[in-house]
Amino acid sequence: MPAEPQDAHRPDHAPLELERFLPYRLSILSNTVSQAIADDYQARFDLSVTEWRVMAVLARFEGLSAREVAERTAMDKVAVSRALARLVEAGRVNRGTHEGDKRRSVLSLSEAGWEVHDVVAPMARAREREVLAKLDADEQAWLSRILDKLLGPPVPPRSGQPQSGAEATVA
Amino acid sequence: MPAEPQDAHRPDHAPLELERFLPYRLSILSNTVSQAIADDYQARFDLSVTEWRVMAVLARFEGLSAREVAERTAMDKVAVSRALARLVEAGRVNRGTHEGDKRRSVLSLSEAGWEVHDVVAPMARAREREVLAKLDADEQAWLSRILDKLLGPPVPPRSGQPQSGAEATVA
DNA sequence: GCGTTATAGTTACATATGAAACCATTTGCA
DNA sequence: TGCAAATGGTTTCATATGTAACTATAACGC
Repeated sequence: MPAEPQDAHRPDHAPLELERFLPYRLSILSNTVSQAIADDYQARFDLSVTEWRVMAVLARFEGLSAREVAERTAMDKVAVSRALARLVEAGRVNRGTHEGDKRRSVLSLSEAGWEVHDVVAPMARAREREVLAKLDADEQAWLSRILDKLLGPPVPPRSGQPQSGAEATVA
Repeated sequence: MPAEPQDAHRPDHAPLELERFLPYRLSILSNTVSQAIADDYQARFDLSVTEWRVMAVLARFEGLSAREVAERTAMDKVAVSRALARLVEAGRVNRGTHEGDKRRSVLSLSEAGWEVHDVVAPMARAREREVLAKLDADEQAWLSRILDKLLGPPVPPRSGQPQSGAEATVA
């Protein structure tokens, strides 16, 4: 028999109820969902989540630089650099050099990359549908709206200055 | 000027729109929120997220075993073991041995542990409030309801058998 | 009782991740 | 021009995390 809550016992300590705590619940949900999808392709294509995200972005926007990929995936540039190294190595991404700025790379999916993409993207979408199927139409609409709000402007700073640094995580 | 979407270009490939993709959005949101909270205590108390979660559970349920902590935090037992090693080392958690079952440990917060808890818990709650403040009352209610549904039964299997293995991630 | 199997917890190894240092190139501007 | 500062990208190092193997104890079947 599991121990019982001590709330009453130590009213002065006001412990968190983890299972009702928003950040905790989000974390569990996010991990569960992402893991379910990753399980579909990870072993099959030897593809990590970060690599897949890079591919997904390059599928929509050809010719991006690594930095632009980082912005659009909300990953930091080190993670992107590593993912790209593996993807290029595996022949899934073509990497050229920007004319006029030799620092920048110019990235796109290769044929092999597209083949992987065209298998993984539908699987990912199917998983998303599975998750959403647990909700009715109303709930789906609210969820979308809520996420828009929560993900929107990082946090309205007291006054007007555009705050710096905060976008590093979300970008 | 950033490249433009290739959707029209390659209608056959149907790329994912990452920024509308539920798993992706959840991941960003979860990371952003958790990170904001962690920033509050990580450096200040040299406390990791997993350690904090263990502490939060022990604050509510005294005398749990490591396995029970793992269940309640949805972390795996290795992570819990490591977190506990550090917490005990730091004098924040007391670890005894269960009478009648010498395999089990009996865990509780020490005085020092409670002191940390009593600073961190209110900070965590305050951050949660900040996030929720972006939503109006309706939206907050829907969010709670939606999370309940999404986090509920892992996934209704076609028929009735209780499926095994799925709880490993959520527990 | 006694061997087999299950359970609590830790350790070892391999991989992933983040921060900071590091090149190379480009930009800003005196 | 020419040099300091900024930018794109990679590498290094330290830390985190997951899987599997391992130890110790307990439970089960006979």
